[in-house]
Amino acid sequence: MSAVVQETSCRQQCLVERAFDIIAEEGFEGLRTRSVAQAAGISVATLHYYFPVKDHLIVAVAEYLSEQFRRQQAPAVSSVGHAAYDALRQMLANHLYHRQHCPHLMVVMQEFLLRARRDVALQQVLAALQARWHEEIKGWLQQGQQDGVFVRDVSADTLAYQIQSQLVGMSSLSLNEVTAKALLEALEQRILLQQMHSDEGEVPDED
Amino acid sequence: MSAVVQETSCRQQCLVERAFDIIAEEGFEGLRTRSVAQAAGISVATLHYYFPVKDHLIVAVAEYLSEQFRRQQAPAVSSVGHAAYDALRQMLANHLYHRQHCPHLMVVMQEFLLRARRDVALQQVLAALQARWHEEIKGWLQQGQQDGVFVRDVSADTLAYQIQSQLVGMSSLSLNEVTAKALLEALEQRILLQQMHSDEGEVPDED
Amino acid sequence: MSAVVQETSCRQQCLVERAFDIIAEEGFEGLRTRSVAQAAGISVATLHYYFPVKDHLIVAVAEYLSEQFRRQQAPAVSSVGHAAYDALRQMLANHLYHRQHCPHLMVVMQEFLLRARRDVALQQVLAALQARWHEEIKGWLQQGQQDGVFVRDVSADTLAYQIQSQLVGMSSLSLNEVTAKALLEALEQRILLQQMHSDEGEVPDED
Amino acid sequence: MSAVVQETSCRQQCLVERAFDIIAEEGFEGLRTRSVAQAAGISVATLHYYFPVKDHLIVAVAEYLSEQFRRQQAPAVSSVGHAAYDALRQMLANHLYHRQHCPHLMVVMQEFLLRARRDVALQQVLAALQARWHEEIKGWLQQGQQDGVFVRDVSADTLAYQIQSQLVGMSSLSLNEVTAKALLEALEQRILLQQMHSDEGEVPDED
DNA sequence: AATGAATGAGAGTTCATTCAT
DNA sequence: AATGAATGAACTCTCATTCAT
Repeated sequence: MSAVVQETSCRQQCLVERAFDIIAEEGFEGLRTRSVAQAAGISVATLHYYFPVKDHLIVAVAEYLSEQFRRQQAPAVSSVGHAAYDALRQMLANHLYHRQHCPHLMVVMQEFLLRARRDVALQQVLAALQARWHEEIKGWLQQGQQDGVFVRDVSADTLAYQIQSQLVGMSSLSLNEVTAKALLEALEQRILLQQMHSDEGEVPDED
Repeated sequence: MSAVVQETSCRQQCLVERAFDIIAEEGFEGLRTRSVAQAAGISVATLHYYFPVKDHLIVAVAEYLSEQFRRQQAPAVSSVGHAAYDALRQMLANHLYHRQHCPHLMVVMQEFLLRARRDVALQQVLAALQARWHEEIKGWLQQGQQDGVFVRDVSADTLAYQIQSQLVGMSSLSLNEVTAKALLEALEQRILLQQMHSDEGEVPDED
Repeated sequence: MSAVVQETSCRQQCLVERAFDIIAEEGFEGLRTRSVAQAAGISVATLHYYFPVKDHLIVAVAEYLSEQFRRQQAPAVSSVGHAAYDALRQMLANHLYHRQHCPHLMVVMQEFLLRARRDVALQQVLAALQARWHEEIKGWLQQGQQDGVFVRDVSADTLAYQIQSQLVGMSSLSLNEVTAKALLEALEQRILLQQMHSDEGEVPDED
Repeated sequence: MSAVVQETSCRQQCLVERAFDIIAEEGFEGLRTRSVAQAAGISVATLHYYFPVKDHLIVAVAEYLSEQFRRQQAPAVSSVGHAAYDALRQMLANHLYHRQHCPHLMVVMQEFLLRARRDVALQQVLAALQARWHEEIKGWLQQGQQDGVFVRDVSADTLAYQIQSQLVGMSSLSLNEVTAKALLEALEQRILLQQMHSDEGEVPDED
């Protein structure tokens, strides 16, 4: 990806982070090279030394975004004895963690998803990110289905997309914390086979 | 909402539609008063005659967007004999219809959802739209649950949010037609009680 | 002057007065045809029906201004038995009266004096006003000098200009009420012969 | 005032001077950032680089104006042996000099005096200038009165204001050169004690 | 007599980008 | 590696004026 510049300089990194922050708070509409430079404590001219055109900076932010999704992890969830299930639960936990500790992550992702429609360079970065994510989830689901842990009424592929769109949609809508948690739980249960959680009560009826 | 102005002039309407188109294609970043005016075949000055400031136009587009979601309907689905279930199926059909016939609708909605974070006027319009939508779905679900047609393992409220976020998320991710259809089917089945569709095959395994 | 339109319509008069008010408060910079029309309760288009171009309105305001200087009179001062002296005292009293009851008058005059530098039509109106004023004062002074009531160390012409520039200057500088009164008194005494007011104390030394 | 920025860049200075010229010729109404920039041989964008908003430029012009009044001096008048009297005569000579060599100075001052009514930043600059001027004149007058050179029938304070308003008024009215000279002479004599110029003729009667 | 609708020309301001240093 | 200075192009918004009705 950013194979050309193998070792991103400290300055570049800082610029990318500042740009990320500004996109998070003001969207692409509010992203000014001047503001980014100023936030990084350098001049605009210097910014353009590192990123000759604004779009390069934006692509760099997209890559930074991809990376953050990998790096920002919730504390490891307790194992339930099944690797794929554990992985899935960790992912949901991560989602909740992001909501609480780095809420910008999903917002910026949304910004990029929209922008990618008109920017081929971004499309590549984001498509790769999404594909990787999809394959990861699908892998877990297939494993779980083989092991008889997950429901088999839907294909792993469809189920993976379902999970993805659910998570992405949850951050578009501005749901409150409680609702979000309930949704994630419901999502988890929807994947598992009934017998695994027969101890569940009937209708929560929390409304 | 804009009920006060009962009869929006033709010019105003046209401007709003052109603005909608431009947002759909180029995002808010690409929304220029000049382009909108030009697309409507009038001068910028005239645009400002109708919408003194750009933001007014944007709010008008938001209202237009709200309205479109109501207006743009897929052909009525065949009834299965239960009003709430029919309503739900119609909604999912509409979603599919939107994907095919007015794909801009969801894109523009996403644009507005992001922008609403920084624009109070938009927040009101969109929050109202979402709340109305939520209540509508929840109503159907409650009815269906009472009638023993829908699953009762999750509250109608949570389930409604699940559906909403699923639909919204589906349009963020650029899923292909086939996948989208599969997701909507899976969504429908997830809501129904098991016995109602015991004739379903096991694992589609379409991957 | 405004000989063409012999009988200024009520509407026209109203527009002129509103324009005057706006110039008084916001200067020529702030004079917008729209604001004038709005203040008069009519549309811009109608304003342009009466005054095809903005400059016509401005000239009309200049004439209104001229007229106001004549109309706005302080209550008659007590006579001291000499017509010219009385007239002069009345003029000074008027100046004070204007300061208190129609402070806009001088401000607008200043606006017009500056604008007249670039507008020939205004030049004519204002030059006529000033000339008339000058002749009036000079007439009184000459009479007074002949009658031995006024000082004769300066020509009536010069003295008249002196009075005029003093009065005009006083309204440019933003003097407070007390200072203004003191200046006007000093001005009066400067014109009279010493013997007429030998009863005056020596040095006021009010500083 | 603008003492903080000790070394105003050449470009800034040039812009201020061009703005001054334009105000002199076309008033504030005619002051366009584009024209100023063009007159200075640079682009509008560059102008805004130095003066982010037009008002900053205007304040800078006000400061330039203040400074010019100090800088532009007539050749030193011949001394009459009394410092305060000499200073006063120098000031009157300066006024005449301004009329002839930089007639814009007073015009621009009038423009600013009017504008200051609506612009607090200008008010400060101009009020400071006027106050300084007033104190200066008053100081001379007090000295002269103490030394028995100047009339004492009016307080130094009032007399100073009288001189100021006279000078300001003279430039509002468009007096010709001869009249102006006569007024200044009359003003000088009005201040001096009678005995000092007993050699004066009676009535010039130049009308 | 009156106006809603429309507009050309132009205003101040912004911004990514360039370049000499 | 870094920047102050400079700019073209474009932005939103304003305003006197016109014209069909």
